[in-house]
Amino acid sequence: MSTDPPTRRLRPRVTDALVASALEELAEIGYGQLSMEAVARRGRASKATLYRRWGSKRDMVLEALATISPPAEPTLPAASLESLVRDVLDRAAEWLRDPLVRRILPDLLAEGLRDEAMGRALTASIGNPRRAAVAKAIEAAIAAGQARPDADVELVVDLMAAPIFWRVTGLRSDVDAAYLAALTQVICTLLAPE
Amino acid sequence: MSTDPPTRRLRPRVTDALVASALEELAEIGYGQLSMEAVARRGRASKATLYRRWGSKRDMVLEALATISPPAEPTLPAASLESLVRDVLDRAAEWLRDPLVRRILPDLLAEGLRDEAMGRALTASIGNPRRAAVAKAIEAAIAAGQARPDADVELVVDLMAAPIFWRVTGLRSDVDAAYLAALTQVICTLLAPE
DNA sequence: TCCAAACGAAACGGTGCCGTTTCGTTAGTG
DNA sequence: CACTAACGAAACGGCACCGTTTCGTTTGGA
Repeated sequence: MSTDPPTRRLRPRVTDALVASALEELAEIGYGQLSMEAVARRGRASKATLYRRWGSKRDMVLEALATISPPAEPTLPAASLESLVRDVLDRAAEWLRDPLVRRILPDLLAEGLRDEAMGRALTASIGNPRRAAVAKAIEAAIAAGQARPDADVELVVDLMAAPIFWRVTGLRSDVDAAYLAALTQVICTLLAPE
Repeated sequence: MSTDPPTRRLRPRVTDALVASALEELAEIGYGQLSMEAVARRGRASKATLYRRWGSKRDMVLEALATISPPAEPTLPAASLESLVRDVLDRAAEWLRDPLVRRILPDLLAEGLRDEAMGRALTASIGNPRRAAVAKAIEAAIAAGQARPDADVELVVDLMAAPIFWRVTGLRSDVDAAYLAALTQVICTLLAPE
């Protein structure tokens, strides 16, 4: 077998333009109002070109999802517990500061509460990787003696994601350095040995 | 002045049915896909009846919003800091367990990130009242000597809302008693004097 | 340079919603 | 019991999007 499907040669530049177009439309009007017409128009493509790639709006968005996934940089061993926690929080805040992510993610999560497939896709492509990375970092800190071994990792992971997400989504306010510093202190208090 | 506008006599039973209809539609298909036609159909009313009450979808939803606002029961003075915190968390969890609230609130919050007026309405009718009630309870605890006076009230309020909202919206999982107990402990640790 | 396939543009019939209007019926007030 | 306004049903023209098809053009690999 030389190629996987019957030798598709869909042009990557066109695909990229359409994915970008879909993300911009998503950010502006949301998943519910998103139309294939508008994505094609914005990407200067025909609808035929769009449907050559994806059979439905959901398929298209699921693929576009990968573009706004959090950067999965492996967490380096940190000098201190505090710097590790602060690093994780900084990256989460930076990710959610992206105007595209900020508007798209809450919308798709809401959609995920209605559409089971969307929900599973979100968990698989965003939730699980991020959660695993943070949990791994905490466990590494425990192994290094920087954090108490009986820490409730599950809860700590939540505390490192929820307040930032909440401020952005629920309060529509920024997450500034002072807030991140205070949150860092709270989490370090929970994790600190003794 | 006997009446406020030129003596409207819109029938309350019809209005109630339409508000309920709007909430059900919202929960099922979301704000973006919500159509006035479907709300009228579901409420066994004509569109004329709908437009006699609200000039637009947004107006209608903003009024329906009041129906899913959190119960604003005045917080009673609690026997202990722990029981106060647990009480607040329990009520938040109970509110978000309502299937209607659970599906509608995240959707409208996402809409609020796109639509300034919607965002302000959400803050005014849900965010501010709840936030104020919780902050007041904490300050009462401080006054009673149950909590340290230098507590970061703003941050604590976030910690009492964000993780619950996050688990429901981001993880689509339940918030059980064990989780609420653990979260209560964390918050009490932060608030406890000394 | 040649050629096949991917492309953009445009149109297809179909559907659903928009916001408004008409009209005969129903129900609550006085 | 009589009156009046709100009511439900239905239809209006208009519009946007659906998913598909046709067709002439562009593009990139052989």
